[in-house]
Amino acid sequence: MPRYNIVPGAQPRAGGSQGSPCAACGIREIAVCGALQSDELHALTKIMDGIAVNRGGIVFYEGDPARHVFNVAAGAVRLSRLLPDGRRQITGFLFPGDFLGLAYDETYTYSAEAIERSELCRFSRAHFETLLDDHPRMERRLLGIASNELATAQDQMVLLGRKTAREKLASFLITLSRRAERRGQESNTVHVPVTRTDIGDYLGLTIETVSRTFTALRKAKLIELQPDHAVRLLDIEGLVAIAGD
Amino acid sequence: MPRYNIVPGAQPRAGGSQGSPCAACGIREIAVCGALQSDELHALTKIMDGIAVNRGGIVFYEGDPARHVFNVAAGAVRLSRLLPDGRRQITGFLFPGDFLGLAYDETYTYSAEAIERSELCRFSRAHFETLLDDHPRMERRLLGIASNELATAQDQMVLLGRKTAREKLASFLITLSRRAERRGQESNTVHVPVTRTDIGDYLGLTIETVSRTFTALRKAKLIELQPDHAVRLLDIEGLVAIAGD
DNA sequence: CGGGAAGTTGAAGAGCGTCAAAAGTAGTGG
DNA sequence: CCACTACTTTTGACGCTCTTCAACTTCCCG
Repeated sequence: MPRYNIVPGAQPRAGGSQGSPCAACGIREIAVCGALQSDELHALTKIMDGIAVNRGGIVFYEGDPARHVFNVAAGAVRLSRLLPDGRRQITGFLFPGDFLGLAYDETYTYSAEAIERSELCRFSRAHFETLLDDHPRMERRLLGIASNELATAQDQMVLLGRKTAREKLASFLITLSRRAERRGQESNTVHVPVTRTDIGDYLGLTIETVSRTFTALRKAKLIELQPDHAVRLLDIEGLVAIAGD
Repeated sequence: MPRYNIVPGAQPRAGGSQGSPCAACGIREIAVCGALQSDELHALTKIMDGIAVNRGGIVFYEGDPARHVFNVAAGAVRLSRLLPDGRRQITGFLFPGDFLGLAYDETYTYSAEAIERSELCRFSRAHFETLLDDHPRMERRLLGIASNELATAQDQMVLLGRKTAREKLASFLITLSRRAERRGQESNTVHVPVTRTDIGDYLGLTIETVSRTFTALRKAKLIELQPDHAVRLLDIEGLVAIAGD
């Protein structure tokens, strides 16, 4: 399978010209890499290479041999699975610091695509596993990340199985706001780098319902739609109340 | 918070009177414990105790401090989360060999209840983490289990977000059949130790819709409803085709 | 500035939920 | 052993939310 728009060899977030690029990485602390001390970073750098993926580009497809794991350094990535007839479920959106590619099987069970120009740190799985052997703290951290993702996945199951369209959209906006906050960004205005189609496929709705629900929230003065996919949260408490947890 | 129906000190699946009970455990191979060699089992046994939970009994509640991890030895356990107004989403059913209690937070983010009399191996989290420190193979195995659960969670998101009632129920039956097979049981007749309410809360449906859909599958000669919550799968291929993946 | 993609809005319909009642099943005690 | 009770399941009628289909508008990007 061809991979478009991948630019290998790029050094994501390359810092100064000397030393490990990881040393200057602004999101290291919140990523797996934060488990390593500064003087251990060379081990990480040695097995890493940076790739850049343009908007719409594929990182990997569902079914591809799972040869790499990744860390998002910049941009945004969506994970999705397809049903045979083309129905799609987006299982997550990844932002800088997020880890990508945990797979038990020999192949990926989902696809990963860049929804805006993104940079990723790439590690071969084999090398990465060796790294884990030598750095138990890193492995423990990864287990924590996986546990965290499991909790997030359960949140999403509650949302998909038991929430109304209105509740789904409110939850989505609140979650984006909290994640932006955690990355140190402003949380009153969320930047949603995502089309209505993607939101629908993430929340288990059609684009029309997403659009109508946005309108409803706007008319209820809970949000304000701004240019360039930005949404201003006018009444966070109200949204939280609707979201339901 | 009181815990009802827990019988501590019971030795689950106790084998012979000599040596570690784990040595005789029939499901060790498919559980985390399979990562240990026979001569390492004493380390496991030392920090373990067995508990029995009656039908309907609570293993832990959402929000409880996450002090233990568990392994299901016998019976069946359901994991669930509640919305403030009482709507419930079941996030999984666990059977013998399944691991339980991975938590990134200090508290559990979901509840675990026995849906039939069950026996569990219980480990304090602190001791278990020490065990992981000393047995990297075990930690690797746990990472594999977590990855696996993540993939299962994604399956469930596809189901909840994008499948019809008919597809959901067919998927559910097929999954139960495959899991029974993996545990070495017969797979043509699945034993569903679960009420319609639980099935509904797992598939994101009401009990009425579950019931109607069972009837529809029965009339289509795909299944046969038998006494004692058993379901005979008359046409597995047909069910797989409906399930959609 | 033009063309195509993305988003909005409307009308109609389907699938599933809700409410209600009946039928089946299991557990309990005389 | 059977009657009694409580729970689970089934089935029916109706309604609502979300989807579908369609037309129109707005937003981008070259």
